[in-house]
Amino acid sequence: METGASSGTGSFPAEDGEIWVPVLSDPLDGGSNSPTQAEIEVYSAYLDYDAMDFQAVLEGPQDEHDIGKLFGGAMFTSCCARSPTYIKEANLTHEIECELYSPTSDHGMIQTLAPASPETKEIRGRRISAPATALPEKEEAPVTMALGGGGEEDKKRKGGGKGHPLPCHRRSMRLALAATPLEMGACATFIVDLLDYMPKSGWRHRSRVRSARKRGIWSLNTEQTFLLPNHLGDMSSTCKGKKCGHRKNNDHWTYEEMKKLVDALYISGVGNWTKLKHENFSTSVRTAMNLKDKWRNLKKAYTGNAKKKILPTLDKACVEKIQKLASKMKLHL
DNA sequence: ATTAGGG
DNA sequence: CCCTAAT
Repeated sequence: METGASSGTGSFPAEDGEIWVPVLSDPLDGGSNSPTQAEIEVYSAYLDYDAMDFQAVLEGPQDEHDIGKLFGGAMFTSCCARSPTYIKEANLTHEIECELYSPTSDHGMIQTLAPASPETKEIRGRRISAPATALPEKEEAPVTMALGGGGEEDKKRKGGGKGHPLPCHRRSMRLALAATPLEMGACATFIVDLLDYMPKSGWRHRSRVRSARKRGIWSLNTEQTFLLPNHLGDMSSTCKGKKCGHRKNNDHWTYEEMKKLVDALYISGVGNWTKLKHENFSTSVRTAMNLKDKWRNLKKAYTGNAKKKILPTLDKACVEKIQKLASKMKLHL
């Protein structure tokens, strides 16, 4: 399972503001079926997950031919999220804009825009064939790549690259999935989904993962960061319905949803979650219990000696409603 | 079947 | 978000 440098030695320390997300095992690297054991740990408090604009950065093979595969699924390597600030300061030059779509589920895991080339490619000395699944022809997914200069930045970060062997995903091409604000959620969900698709047993420190995720600042210490969509599919079907790790729904609450919930509660009062669900969230993925839980969290977040407000800033009016509702409930106790 | 609370 | 005791 564990291979070489991945034994918790922090092979690839992330930079401040960097989030490395491990995917599944590298099917080309021995343990084809066993998920890679990866650790995610909080690396820095540089970023605020909830507030940051997600930028998914992929690093992979050198030539643009591989881009298709990278996205198309043949050899998705790793995904890294950074703050826009970081992106800017680091002066990343290899960028590719694309939108996310999911080949395996309707609200997606892997996205791409560049058509996956069905050819076979030599990767890390091994031969693999790209999946036949070509990407849907999304014309609007402009593949904008700026070349030149990126290598430098890489070296800088690697500090010369001595010590650990250069992992595949460090191989330099750096692609940035520029997520627009609207797609930000998709990116975030994408990343989180990947984590959830990791079977529990595949993680050595699930609790740490969850904890880190909660705080939203992750870094990955692992060498195995390959992902093949088909494997992902297998994994998901294997686990589905078997309490095998991932959660049913990872849609992060949007501002709109929160506002809607608060407004509804403000009118109908707190409680009667089932009724609330049917009357206000009948088409939503949120269950009555979800609504209940969300309210509890909102209340906790915006009430009294609450700790730092992690939530995205809700507008004043909304916050006031939350606080009023919260205090109103106190009186009833 | 729902809800309240803890995890 | 999940789990479960209590309703």
